[in-house]
Amino acid sequence: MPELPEVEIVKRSLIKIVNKAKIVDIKIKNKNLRYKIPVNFHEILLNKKIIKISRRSKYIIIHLKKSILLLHLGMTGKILVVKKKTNEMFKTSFYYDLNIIPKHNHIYFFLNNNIILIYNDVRRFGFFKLYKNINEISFLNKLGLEPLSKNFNYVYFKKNIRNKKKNIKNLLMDQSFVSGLGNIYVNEVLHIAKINPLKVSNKLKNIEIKKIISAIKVILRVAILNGGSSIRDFENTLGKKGNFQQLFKVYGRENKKCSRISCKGKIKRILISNRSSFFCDLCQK
DNA sequence: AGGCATGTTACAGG
DNA sequence: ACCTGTAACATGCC
Repeated sequence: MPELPEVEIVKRSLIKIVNKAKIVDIKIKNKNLRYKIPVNFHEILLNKKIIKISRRSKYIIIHLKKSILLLHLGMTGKILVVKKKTNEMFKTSFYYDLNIIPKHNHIYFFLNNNIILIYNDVRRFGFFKLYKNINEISFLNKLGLEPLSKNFNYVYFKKNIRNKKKNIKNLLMDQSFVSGLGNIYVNEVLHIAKINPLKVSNKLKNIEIKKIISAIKVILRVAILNGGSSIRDFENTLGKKGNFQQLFKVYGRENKKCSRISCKGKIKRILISNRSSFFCDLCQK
């Protein structure tokens, strides 16, 4: 379930594990990901050192000497990390989804530090793409602001919703407005901010805008912190479930009582642009 | 059996 | 131009 926090966690894990390592071998089991793995994949990547790993929105940018490897995890992409000596395996992504099926291991990267990175993706919506340099990745510039950046603030929000008649849920899902939020976190954000997902964006009161921005920053930070700590647990105790899902206050809780203390409302599920939207019928007006 | 699922993209139509 | 809905991608779960 990779939205911004999960991708950030994967990125941080990768930095710890593989930064400065060199790719010494690659095995491709299945090149048919969302985009076909290019024929020059080996040629470009073999014997290249990983210099830096960064993130923009839900994209992981792996900087190599003279090239860039861009990774998107799609819906079900995972990076598995295997320590060659011990055969000990742990994931860098989502600890509550422990069903790793080897037949979905599509690409193996062998590094010169006895680590093997495995790209596993059940639905194959994720992808790798190669670029010569970061400026070549033009679509990254078309993405909206990072939600955790200082620029993503009241002034930006207010300025950009002036003529926006689309509902607030779709606005927050719009990656050209703010990039990195997905369906789950948008649901959670609107619940924290007590805003109905169908509320028209330019009808939002100033105080509501401030609540939304604050909710976005808080929940993303909490999710990153929580995921980060759970990853450490995971390395030691494969099979132990974390508590990340418990953080979800509305997502997937149709017909349950609103989790807000002192609210007697009930969680409703509706479709907005064909995506499941959960909200409390009492406190999210 | 059919509906649903975290993401992105293209296209059709209002 | 903006916005919404639909479908596509591939697989698994209930």
